[in-house]
Amino acid sequence: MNETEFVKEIASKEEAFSQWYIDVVKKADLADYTVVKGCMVIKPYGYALWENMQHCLDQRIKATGHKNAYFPIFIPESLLKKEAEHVAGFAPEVAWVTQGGNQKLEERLAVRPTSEAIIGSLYSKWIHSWRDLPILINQWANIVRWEKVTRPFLRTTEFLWQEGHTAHQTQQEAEEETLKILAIYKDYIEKDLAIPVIIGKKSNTEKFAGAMHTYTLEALMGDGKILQTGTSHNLGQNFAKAFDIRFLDENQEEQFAWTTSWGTSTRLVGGIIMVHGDERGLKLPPKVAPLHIVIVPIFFDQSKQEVLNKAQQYKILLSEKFNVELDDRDNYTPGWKFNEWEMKGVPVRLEIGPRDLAHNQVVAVRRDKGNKVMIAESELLPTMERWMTDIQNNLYMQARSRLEENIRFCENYDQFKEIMAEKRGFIKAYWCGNEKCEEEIKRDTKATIRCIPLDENKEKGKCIFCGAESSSLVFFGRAY
RNA sequence: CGGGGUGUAGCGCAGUUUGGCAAGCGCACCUGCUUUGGGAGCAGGGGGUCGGAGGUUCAAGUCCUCUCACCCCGACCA
Repeated sequence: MNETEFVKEIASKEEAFSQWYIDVVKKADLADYTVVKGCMVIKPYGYALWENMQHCLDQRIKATGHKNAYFPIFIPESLLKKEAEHVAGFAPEVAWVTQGGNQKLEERLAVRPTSEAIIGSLYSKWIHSWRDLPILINQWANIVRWEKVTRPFLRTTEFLWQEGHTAHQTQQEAEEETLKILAIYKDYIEKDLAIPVIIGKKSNTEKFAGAMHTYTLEALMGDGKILQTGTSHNLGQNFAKAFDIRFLDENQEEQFAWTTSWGTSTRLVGGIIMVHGDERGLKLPPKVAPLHIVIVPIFFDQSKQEVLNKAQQYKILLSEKFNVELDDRDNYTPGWKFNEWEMKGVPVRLEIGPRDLAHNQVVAVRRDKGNKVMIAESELLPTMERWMTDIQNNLYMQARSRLEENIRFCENYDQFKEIMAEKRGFIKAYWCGNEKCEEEIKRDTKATIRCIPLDENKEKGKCIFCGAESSSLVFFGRAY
């Protein structure tokens, strides 16, 4: 059978990537548009995926001593304004509440675009002594940013995320926290979402508004563009000074606290789609897939009940370890179901019909491979356990080879432009550190500095734009 | 926010150029029978007032004005 004939409802990934993306979101039943501009509804299947993602990350956050809390969605304008660089950065995309009921508000309230301000104001109340530190809080919340161009999951007016906010006694502790979170994010995104990332530091122009510096995780998408999958900010004492977060240290001296903040969002769902998806639709890593196994019974008149009974037995057996669905709908043919579950990215499909019954076996198909394999009934559970691990690894390895193939070292600006125009991906090139060069490159190629690697580069080279000598070898790419 | 495009049944579209008397097609949906190992077949059936508002006209899906939404390409951002 012709590969492209499997699913006709999804645009070609090769030819129309953004349409393909939208189609997958809708056909896999992850989300839908609503009457509110830029606001999507996350449908049960998509939300189950998000819940699994939340769970994976939440465990890691808690295991490192952080606690969850919830802060208000409304932030008085006066608070938001306290950190100048911060408010300047967010002002263009803040939604304001100016009226409550029939009454105009004395002071307008921002619908949180991020919570540094409100949390900072409370930390100021809560922190008095070095004994109060560190304070390690995370919140799962919705965020509103008035975006001009929106796309499901990747950029929506309202989105869901987690944001961690911590305060520490020393600069070093805050820096350790920032890096610890970066490592947690990397572990989570690579191990659970099977998305390989490049980590590093943001350039000054790309860092978080108000931060001292920002660490980031950057991932390659199926169209060669780069998605920022998470950030971890060392806020220095900027916010502590703006929000008056002070404490008395062991020497009875008054100090400003050192704070951090860090976040990942529902945007990662978009990342999963764009990294793992193929012409047939979604492909979900088992660790976060809402459904691990779907069983499709093959009905014929005489054997129908027998097949169904067996399928139910398998479901019970496999449910010990996995989320399993038995698709016993009568009004769809097996072929139709195969396509639907493939679109939805379920890692493994089992087919069971009269022939299998006779041989005590099932037909099994991995979403990442596609070929049919016979498995003896007695081997089913252990095989599935092995497969899930394999699929998880395979998705990661495939994504990693694509990433590696798409990191190109470049020393010649014309070649740089050519690569960005044709292949995209990451370009590793020397940069002198001058914002002018960064800006010019962006204007010419739409590529920005995605990150500056953390490991010290000893070799010197020439800035890709101006030719000045530099030891800073950075990653460029076109970002989402 | 600039340039382009699209809004007609749940989805995908035709019809709009040249206004005209019954608003159509495919898929989906409902009923029945036959089917079911890669999106089943036949027969019958239900559903839209043409994105919204205003206007022109004997008559508007079709012409005019305004407006909204979505998509694509840019500028701005997680």
